[in-house]
Order: sequence, then C-alpha cells, then structure tokens
Amino acid sequence: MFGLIDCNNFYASCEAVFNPKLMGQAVVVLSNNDGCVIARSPAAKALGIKMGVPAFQIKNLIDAGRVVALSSNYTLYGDMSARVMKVLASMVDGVEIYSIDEAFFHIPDGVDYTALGRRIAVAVMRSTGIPVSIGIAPTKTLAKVANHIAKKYPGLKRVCVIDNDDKRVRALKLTPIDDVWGIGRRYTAQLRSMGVDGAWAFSQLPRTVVRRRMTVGGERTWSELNGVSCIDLDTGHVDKQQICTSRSFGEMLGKLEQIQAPITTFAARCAEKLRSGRLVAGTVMVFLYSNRFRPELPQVALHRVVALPYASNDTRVIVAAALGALRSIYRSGYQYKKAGVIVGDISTMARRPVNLFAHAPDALDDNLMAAIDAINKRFGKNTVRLTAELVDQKWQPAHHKRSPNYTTDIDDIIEIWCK
DNA sequence: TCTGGGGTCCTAGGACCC
DNA sequence: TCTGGGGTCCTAGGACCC
Repeated sequence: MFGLIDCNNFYASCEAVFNPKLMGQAVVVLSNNDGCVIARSPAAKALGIKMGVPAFQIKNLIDAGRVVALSSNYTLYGDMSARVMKVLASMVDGVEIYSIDEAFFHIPDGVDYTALGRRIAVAVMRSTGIPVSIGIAPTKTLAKVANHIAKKYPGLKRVCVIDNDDKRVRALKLTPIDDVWGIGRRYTAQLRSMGVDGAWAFSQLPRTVVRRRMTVGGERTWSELNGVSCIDLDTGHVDKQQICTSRSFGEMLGKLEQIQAPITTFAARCAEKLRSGRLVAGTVMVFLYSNRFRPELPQVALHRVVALPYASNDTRVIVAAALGALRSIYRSGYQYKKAGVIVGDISTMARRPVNLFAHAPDALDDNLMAAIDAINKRFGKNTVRLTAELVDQKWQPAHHKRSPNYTTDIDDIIEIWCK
C-alpha cells in the first residue's frame, strides 16, 4: 500500500506556527514579487480567495484588515519541510519526498492503516506544529484521491484509507475530474466536453479512448484509478536534467545594461546550484520576456541556448556564456519584465565529459569556486560574489512582508519575555 | 499601478545515417 | 507505371506537477 502525507495549507501553516496571532485568521502567502496568492489559510479560503489570484485583486480585503498577506519565505518553508520529512522517515520506510509539502511512503500490507495514519499526523503536529492529511491506497493516484477526501471531510480526522473496491468506487464518485492527479486544465476541458465530469466516469471510459486522447500518461492515470499500480515509489533522487533560475523584475527594464545585472545573478545562482549537487552543465540558455500582462505594449519573447566548450559549474564561465547569449538576443525598444537562465546537458563532476579541442578546466578553478562556496556558507550568502551582480539593483523583486527566518538564522530566533 | 518559480514527460516532425 | 526500410538525434510544442 502507498501512503501520501500532505501538509495542510503548508506555507500559511508555517507562518502561523511562529506567529500564533495568525491562527484562525485569513492569511495568504504571496508569490515572489508579492505577485499572486500561492497559499491560503482555511479562513482565507472561506472568504472565497482563489489560488493564484493577483494580490491587487484582493487589495480591498487586505487594506480593510480582513486578510493578512505575507511575502513568501522559502528559507523558513524549506527548513520546516525538512523537519516534517524527518518525523515521517522515523516512522515509516520507503519515503519519497515528492514536493516541499508532500511525500509518498510504503506501508506493509495488513497493518492497521487508519491507526498508523493517525499516529503519523499526531507526531508531525506535535514535533512541528504543521497539520497534515494522509491518504492510504493501493496506488499512488488513489492515495492522492484519498488524501483529497481526508482534507475535505473533517469527520475522517485527517486520514482516509481506500483498502477495498467498495471504498474505491465511493471515493471516485466523490472526486471531480479536475482533482485527479495527472489531469490538468486542458484534459479537464476535453473530458468535460465528452460528458466526463468525475473520476468515476473517467475510470469507466474504454482504455483505448483514454490512450488515444491522453497518450501513455493518461492511460497510466486511468489504470491507477482502476486499482492497477503503475507508478512505483521513487525513493532514489532523480538526476536533474536542467536547473533554472528566473524572476519577474520589480519593475520593467528597457536597457541592456539594466538586464545584465539580473542575468549575472541568475547565472551565478545556477552555477551555485550545480556545485552544491556536484554537477556540471554543458549548455546555458537565457530567456527574456516583455510584460504579457500589458498587451498594449510591444510583446516579445527571446531566448538562446549556447553550448559551453566544456561542461562547467564555474560561475565565471556560466556568467560569461549567459551574458554573451543575452547580448546576442537583446533588442532595444521593449520593456522587459521577466528573465531567466537555464543550464542543461547536466552530468556529474565525476563523469565530466572531456573536449579534445578546448582548453580543459584547471583544478585551481574548482578550488576557487569551492573557496567561494565555503566563505558564503560560513559568513552568509553573497558575502563573495561578482561585482557585475551589483551594478543595478532595480530588477530586484519586492517582498515587503517577509517573515523572519525563525529556524535558520540565529538573529531571527523568537524571543519570549516573561513578566 | 499591481499577475510566481522550478521542474518533468511525451509526441511529432525534420535532418541525417546506412 | 514504378520511388525502401530502419534507425538516431534534435527541437518545438503541449501536457502535467507542486
């Protein structure tokens, strides 16, 4: 059997743990640049605030004090996630961390599934303060279904188990088609137009129809809903194929010199991410977009991939390639709002491909990068960085209401005063 | 005025190989 | 009139996930 643990309203719950005044309040957490809503407390959901709505559309509620809006604090959420996963791993085997707030795990057949689920939920709450829901079923897709139901029906006390066909059918009949894992916006629209509104109706379609319209992925989802497990637990970490760093700018930028600063920073971050995984990349891609939400302005989407002469994770090499690509695609006369750097063709440092015709990287270069990483680890990130990152900071996204890093920065630790 | 970031997988079509 | 078969690699586009 598969278990799926999912943290309830994860980012909003993290904030409430350290700021108990938020408990029971309508709280939303905003995306980078304080752009749109990416997490909502139960009270915020009750106000009808939808996932993904732009912050300016709920400005009235925020200004009236009916909703607390916070900037996202990924340092805090990442650390809280690690704590939740640690508790889980101490209680079950075969944990597959699926996202920052979700993990699949293995449950041996025959145990008391509901009791185990409850124990996990209680332990996580006690150790971290984060409320979780747990779904248990014979396939991953059904565990997802069970998890949704556990969240939706408070009577279940956060645990839903599908362990026979009767429960499976009942669960599918309670599940709208767009709540099914693997069926997104496009397929939902397609299926609805065929008169398929729920998971149950979908599971009753002929396999060949599903295969033809939704290819192998859809067919897998269909089989899993019918109780046939096709997606195994993936406990080994998958090797990354590309690494991306991108942001929307705090304001629109028109000049090449203004855009060089963020591209330098994005490229440097990609290089750091590569080094932290002991990886090297063979290609560097830069993309640059105008503001798609301002259709009255001229629109453009530019990108270019460059191949490096040899696979690298050297900040200077990645940055130089990215800036070269930027210069070659940049066009004046546009207002740009978003850009990013993606490194690809990734391999491990141990198996770094060699190029007979290019000057090979020097061990001294690796040492220099290692020294920079060590300094930044010890004295805080950005202690050492390229000056090119600093020339123009106008691109920096806004995050006006970021909470402190309660669990990772000694200066931010909570103080409690007793009278 | 104001609209996120970071990923994966699959397919079709074209270029090229023998 | 008649115009092969089998394969790889790459890219763009479309779908999905959190």
